[in-house]
Amino acid sequence: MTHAAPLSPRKTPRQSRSRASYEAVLTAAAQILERDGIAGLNTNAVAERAGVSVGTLYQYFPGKEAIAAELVRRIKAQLLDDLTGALVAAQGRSLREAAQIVLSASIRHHARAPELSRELERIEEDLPLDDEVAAITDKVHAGLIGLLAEHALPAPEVVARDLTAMSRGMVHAALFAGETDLAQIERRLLPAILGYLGLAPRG
Amino acid sequence: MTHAAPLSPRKTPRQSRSRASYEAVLTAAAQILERDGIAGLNTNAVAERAGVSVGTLYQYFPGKEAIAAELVRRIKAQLLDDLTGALVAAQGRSLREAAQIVLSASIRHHARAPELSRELERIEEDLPLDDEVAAITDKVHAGLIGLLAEHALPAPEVVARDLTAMSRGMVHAALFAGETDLAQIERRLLPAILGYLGLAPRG
DNA sequence: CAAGAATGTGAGCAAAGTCTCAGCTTTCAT
DNA sequence: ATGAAAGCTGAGACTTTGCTCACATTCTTG
Repeated sequence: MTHAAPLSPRKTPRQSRSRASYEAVLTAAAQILERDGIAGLNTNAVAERAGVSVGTLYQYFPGKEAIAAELVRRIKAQLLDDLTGALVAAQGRSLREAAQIVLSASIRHHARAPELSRELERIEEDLPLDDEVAAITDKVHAGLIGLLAEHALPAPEVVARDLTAMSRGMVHAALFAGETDLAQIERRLLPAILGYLGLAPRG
Repeated sequence: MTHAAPLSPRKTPRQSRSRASYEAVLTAAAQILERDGIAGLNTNAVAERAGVSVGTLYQYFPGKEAIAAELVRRIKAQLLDDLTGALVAAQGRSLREAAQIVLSASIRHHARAPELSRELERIEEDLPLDDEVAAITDKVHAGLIGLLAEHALPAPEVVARDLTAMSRGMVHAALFAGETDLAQIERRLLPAILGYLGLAPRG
């Protein structure tokens, strides 16, 4: 475990064969992360599962952190995408409606692959985050803050942080416990968010 | 990394010298966990920091998981203690007051050592939990459920899970962001909890 | 199709970590 | 005081993981 390995890929694959190897590595890593968590992630295991030699893996990634970082990058990008749609849809609506729309999108995002997204969030906290990832995270945050500011809420940064943390916690716990009815999770969480925002539950 | 190592200590220290070694190991492990997380926890580092040889460490713990397990056991026991006091104080009060009391105790608990408690919670999720720890966790949970049931809430298990997950998430995020004013965190979180419970924010 | 560029392979060395054991020191009990 | 029990030590055997490199294969291009 030599220290200070870079997080960005070494070389970009040019031919289709190598692009396939690259993707196979990422897919394998995602599966291992989902099954065994970060503890089970090592380059030998990833290469084997990807059906590729370690040498090939190292041609594109300087270490396992770089693989994880790329996965984080991708899921974050997807989150941004999901949320941007919701934020647009929330434009001009009441705060109550807007909250519901954004919450709904957020829950769907996490529900796509609960274990993996949870693990990637943990990794994101530990890993010294990549500039590119930080940029995406900032965009997501900025979108939320913009929505909140639009409704004249004080300290929108704190509110955004509180609400995302609360929601994440509860959604992950519910999914981990085996719940599959997303609408029901939303129905329980929304009143908490409205309560936080100082809005009465109905009307 | 041989598989399936037991989680309970090997031998109980009898003399005061060995009790000191035992505690030194746990203290060192806690410090390392707090600083570097589970990834930085290894038997060599723990022994060195504890000022003890690896041989001694292995006399009392079959592996690093066992050390972590003992730390989890202790913090859980402390949580039970903290919460039991709050639950007693909440007896007979209104649901609103009761929620405030329990929340306050919970926040204080986490604030004692945010990084460590966060890390230990993660470990608890990963580690196949010890029977003794499970028993403590059950007691904590049972206490909360009892309180909720007292106020005739439906599905108290789900409510207990939701509220603890929500609270944990927000409290950790706030502490991680550097907040130190616990009262302020409580002031933000309580309305969310009351909202969840279907209670109006004030009166 | 020849040659260079791109890609792939896996044995194997190095570093990090796990864990034991033979022998030494300290404490207890009588 | 002295034997037995408890405790401590750290070298080193062994395992796991990280990573490179010399060489083989496949692709692209003129």
